[in-house]
Formats: sequence, C-alpha cells, structure tokens
Amino acid sequence: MPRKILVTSALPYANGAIHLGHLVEYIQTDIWVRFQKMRGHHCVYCCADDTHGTPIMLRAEKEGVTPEQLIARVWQEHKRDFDGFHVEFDNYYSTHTPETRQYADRIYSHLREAGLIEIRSIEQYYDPVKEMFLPDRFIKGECPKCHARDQYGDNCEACGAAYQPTDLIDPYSAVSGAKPVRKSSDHHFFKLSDPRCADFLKAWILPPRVQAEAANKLNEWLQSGLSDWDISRDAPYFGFEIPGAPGKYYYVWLDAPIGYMGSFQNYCDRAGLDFDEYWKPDSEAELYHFIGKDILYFHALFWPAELSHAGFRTPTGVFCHGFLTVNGTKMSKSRGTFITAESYLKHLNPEWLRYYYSAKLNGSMEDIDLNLEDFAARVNSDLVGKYVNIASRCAGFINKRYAGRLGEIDIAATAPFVAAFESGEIARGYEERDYGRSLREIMRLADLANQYIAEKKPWEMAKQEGREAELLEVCSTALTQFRDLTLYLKPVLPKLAEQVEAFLNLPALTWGPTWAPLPAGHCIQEYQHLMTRIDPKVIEAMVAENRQSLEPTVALADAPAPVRHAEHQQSQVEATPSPWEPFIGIDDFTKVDLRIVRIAAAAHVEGADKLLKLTLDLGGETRTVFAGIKSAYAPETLVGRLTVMVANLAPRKMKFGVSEGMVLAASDERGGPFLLAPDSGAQPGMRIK
RNA sequence: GGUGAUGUAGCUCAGACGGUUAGAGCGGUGGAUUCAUAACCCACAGGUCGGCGGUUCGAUUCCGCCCAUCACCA
Repeated sequence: MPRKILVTSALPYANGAIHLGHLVEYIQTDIWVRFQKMRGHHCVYCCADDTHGTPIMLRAEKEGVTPEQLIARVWQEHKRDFDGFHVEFDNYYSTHTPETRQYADRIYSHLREAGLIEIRSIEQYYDPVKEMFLPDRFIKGECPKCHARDQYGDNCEACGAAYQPTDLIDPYSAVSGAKPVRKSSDHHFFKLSDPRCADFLKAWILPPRVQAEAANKLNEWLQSGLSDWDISRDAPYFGFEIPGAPGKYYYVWLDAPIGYMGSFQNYCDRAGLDFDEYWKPDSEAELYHFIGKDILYFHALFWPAELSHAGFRTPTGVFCHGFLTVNGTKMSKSRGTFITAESYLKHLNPEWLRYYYSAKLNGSMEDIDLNLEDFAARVNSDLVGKYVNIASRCAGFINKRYAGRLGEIDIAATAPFVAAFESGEIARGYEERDYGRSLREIMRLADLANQYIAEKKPWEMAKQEGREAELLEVCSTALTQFRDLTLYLKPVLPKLAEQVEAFLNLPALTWGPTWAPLPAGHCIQEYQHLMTRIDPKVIEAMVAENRQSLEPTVALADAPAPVRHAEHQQSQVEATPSPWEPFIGIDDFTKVDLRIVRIAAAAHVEGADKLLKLTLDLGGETRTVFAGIKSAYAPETLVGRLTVMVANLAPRKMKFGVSEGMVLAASDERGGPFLLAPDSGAQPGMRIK
C-alpha cells in the first residue's frame, strides 16, 4: 500500500549562500524522497527559507534595503542553487508568510492555554545608540579568561571558553560600537521544565524515531534537566509580533520549524491536499525531518514538545547527519575549500557530487569528508569507467548491426541481477539512508556486467561469421544489466537516468515489485556519451578561485553576523587559519636530506638560458646538478664556495643531462636568487638538521 | 574539564554477537585485451585492525587505561 509521507530538510537561513556543507543534507533528503516516489509512495518534500531575526534585519539595513527585499533576493539565489543540484522540492517557501504566521500563532496560543508559557523579566545588554537589545553574537569584548580582544559574547575563539555576555571585559556593541547598558524587559518562555514536557520527551526520544546515538545524546540533555526556552524578542526585530504582546516578537528559532507547516499548507492549497490529514495527532501519514546534528536539540526536544502540547502530531522520525569536512578539515576560506553551490556549479557537474556524497552517507551522525582527490578518482572510476562504460561497450554493436533492435536475454547472466533485485538489499540501503551500502552493491553488479562482457568478447563474435545471434544476445543482456543499474542509481543521478531512459527508449523508470528484462525486439536510440570524467585540474581551478587571501582582522563595520541558527555549524569555518598551514611534522622534514657541499666546478650549459652546470663535492661523492642561477652568478665566482643541496632528491633527466639533486637559493620579487652559505667550519657532507 | 563518537592496507571505507589465511573500491606493480572518451579483464604486493594492560583455550572484535582526531556541554 502506498505510504503518505511528508519530508523536510532544515530551512537554510536567508543570510548567506548555499555551500557544499548545506548540500549534504539537501542531497541526502532529495535522494530519499526520489527513492520513495520511485517506489510508488506518495511523498511530499517541503522546505523554505528561514527569514527572521536580528542578523537579517541588520544585514538588510547595511545593504540599504528592506528585510523583505533582502529575503526575496536570497530566496531566488537559494532556489537557483537547489535547482542546480537537482534538489527537487515539491514546495520551496518562506517563513515570512501568512501560513507560517498562522501556525505560529496557533501553536503559541495553544501553549499559553496549556499553561506552558510564562512571562518573566530578564536583564540583557542593550545598545543605547541603536536602541535595541543585543544578541550574544552582537556583543564583543575582551575574553574574561584569556583576555583576547574582540571576542563574541558567548564564547572565545582564542581559548574556547564559554561564558555569558555579561562576563566580557569592556563590552561593546558590534552594531554601533557603543558601550551596552544592562536593561530589563519581559520575555515569553516556553516552560520546558514543566514535568509534562520532560515526561513526554523521555518516552518520545527513542529509536527508531531518532538514531540510537542521537537518543543517547538527547537522554544526556534530558537528564541534566531542561530549562525554559526564551521564545520572544523585543522590537526592533524582523519577525512576527506576538498577538496581545505589543513590541514582542517570536524568536526566529520558534517560527523556523513552524515554517515546515507553513510550506506544507501552501503546498496543500495548490495541490488539493488536506493539511490536517498529515498533522492531526492521530495522523497515519509519516513525517520526517532531515537535519544536521547541530540542531538536534531544537528538532528532538523543543519541537515535539511544542507540537504535542499544541494539538498536533509529532514527527515519525528525525534523521540526523554529520558535518562536512573537505580534505579532512573544516571548510576553509584560506585553503579555498569553502565552496559555494554557485561556485561548484560553475566548474563541475552536480551529479558527481550527489554520487560522492551518497557513497559516503551511511545514515549515521558521523561527519563525512569530501576528499577532493578521492572524489575525482571515485567518480571517474565508478561512474564513467564502470557504469557508463557498459552502455558504451554494447550500444555500437546494437545500433550498427541490428538497427538498434534488441534480441533475447542470457538468463544465466541476468540471474545475479534478478537475485539482487529480489533480495531488496539496495532498496533497504536507500530506505535506511545507508546509501553507501546501496552503492557498493550497485557497483558490485556493474563489475559483474563488465566481467560478463570481457568473458563473452562480443568484439570477437563481431568478426566471425555465424555468431550474430550470440553477439546480439550478449549486448542485449548487458544493456538489460545497464538498465538495472540505471534504475538503482536514479535517485542519486536523476538527470543521467533521464538521458539513459531516452537512450533506451523507455518510459521513466519506476522501482516496481517485479523484475523483467528489456524485451526482445525493443528498439534503442543512437548512443551518445553519457558522462565525462572529472578533470582534477578543474577542481584545482575551483579551489584556487575560492581561495581568499589572508586579510588582517575584519573591520568592525564588516563584522560578519554568524548566527546560532539552523545553519550554525553547517556554515562553520575554521576560526583563525594560519598562513603556514598545512603544517608538516618533523618526520616530513627529516625526509629531506640536506647536505653541505663544495662547488667543485661550475660551467655554462650550451643552449640553456637559465642553467649552470655545477659539480658538487659531497665529501667523498661528487654530484652533477643543474641549477637555475645563471642570471645571478658567473660560474667562476662559484668555484670553491660552500653551499647547501638536497641530497636525496630523485635524479631527474633534463635536456642537458641528469641532475642529481638541487642547490638551495632564496628569491622573491625583490631579487635573487641568492645561494645559501654555511657558517665557517661546516664541511662538505655534513647533514643539515 | 565533563560527555559522546571515531581511529582497520598509500587513499576512501566495509566487516567481525571473540575462533582456521581481516575485506572492497581506488592507487601501485605485472600480465591480458582493444568492444569501450587508456575505459574493461586477470593476477600480485600491501595491514602487528591507534597504544598498553585485563578477561579468555583464543581478541583486531569484550573490559579498563592511555594517545590522537572530531563534536557537544543550549
């Protein structure tokens, strides 16, 4: 029976560009949704921009536009990026909408009626110039622990200490630079500390609703006690004003998840679905939230507690993924590994990234690493070398000799494919978000297909009279195998699958309950190459383009507004990169064998513009080295002097002979090269360490 | 500091409810082949499964401690 499923990804904040870290989640979700749809289930994928809060307000002000104008522009950018990666939302909406406001009000009023809202006065830093309360991240000052200057109000980037903004020494407003004053104001709190919430959550946060490791984490939080959650902010604030509380607005984190409901309501209105059927407490529909592990707290504690006490159903599952690292470390602007979706798409094919992420995703909360070298190798080998190659090997024979018409199938050769289909292992991998497992199985089958072709040698059949039927059978069989692989890869590679459907002349592939080969007599189209290989040079170019030169500390006016938000950690980049990274270890250094040498002879090299041929005395051994120092040294001035060489550099054959090492010299735009010279006393052959 | 996760071949990762020779893909080496955008096929090499202890007839797999990396501490 078809399931009714509503799926969401976390709402990206309308304050910045989508980058490769965000895309882990949207690609993961999109694949899952596409898989469910292929299986014949009714699955709706909703998302939206998260648009409220102080950072949006200030950013708009700085750009000289209204917040509405800002979020409209960013919505376009986000939507463009998601489209570019084939992330196919059924609805991509915004939280700044009547639908979201309606549900925010409804949830708030239900909670208040349930006695779960409390108003308390709290004292906070206030910017007297800007006349606004300051969120922690907008207060800076000296760290109370290590006394680093210009640290944010919640923690110190220099020493890692966590503290309250009121602990900062000499605080100042990051907005106006003014000295903040303490001022009290009434805030609305959601009483999470109420036993009703704790009791409910204790029973709720169990696998499979959340992953086992998430359940552990949540339990830890629960046992340390939940504190009430401050859900209001004072004007000026970009958001929804709380009914009956003039000058008070819902905190952006309150209405962000409500944006899932707003987006779905908007979809229902267009598609003629019944909202309540999905959101009423006894709904039989399934509801899943895909999120990053940084926002587990909000989605598995606050959110279900709110819903359960506001007359709505709670999620069927909250699926957490880890963060993205690039080449093993946090994304780094100085290394060029902070790559936006836009920048990626300028250089590379989105399906490559979809494939690579899938190969790495396993349904756990572990971080995944985008290793750029591995990325190219993996995609080239799996997708082009194995998968696409199967079609490419067979299509020519079918097209040229049989007018594109397929023949009978070799049952023995498709048997493992039928077995794989019937075992349901690949489907199970997708369902459980263990895409890596599915892909390993798919590539095992691709290997089988290539082995089959190698074993049957259709190219030999093609040269022999009377083997036409065999040749046709082999190619038809391999193409059926290829069709299977395409079906399995379709959630990951939707566009490529469409091209294959066109090539094989098939309607859109669906993942039905039964397996059938391509029928004899079926006609296919002319083969056109389906996918090119990744050129590592293009990756290098992309990284180079994203590499930002290191600049001294950002001026105050430009202080970025990183937010504790839906995208908080996803957009984390390393705080203060060192210009000397990546560092090497002492082991790396000792690999280089540096020696003192005496230049025994030096000569011009005929035909070389820059080179001198040096004969170096290593103290018992003599080396010939070609050095590019002709512009700065006359050969006769060099003879007899001591300098430094790399003694274990692999010999290199040059046009003029073999160079057995290199001498060291310094240079930059100010001049050079300048040869190194040891202090007196050094003898040829001594090691430098 | 506390808590949690991770640490398996050069790289990216599987796996083992404790039990004969620990796996895959990529990369490397050698061979074969030419249908396929040098792709594919076969073979080989490569790991004291982070370290040290403990339990056990037997641990890489369980336990403890340590080290490293990452995350959370709202």
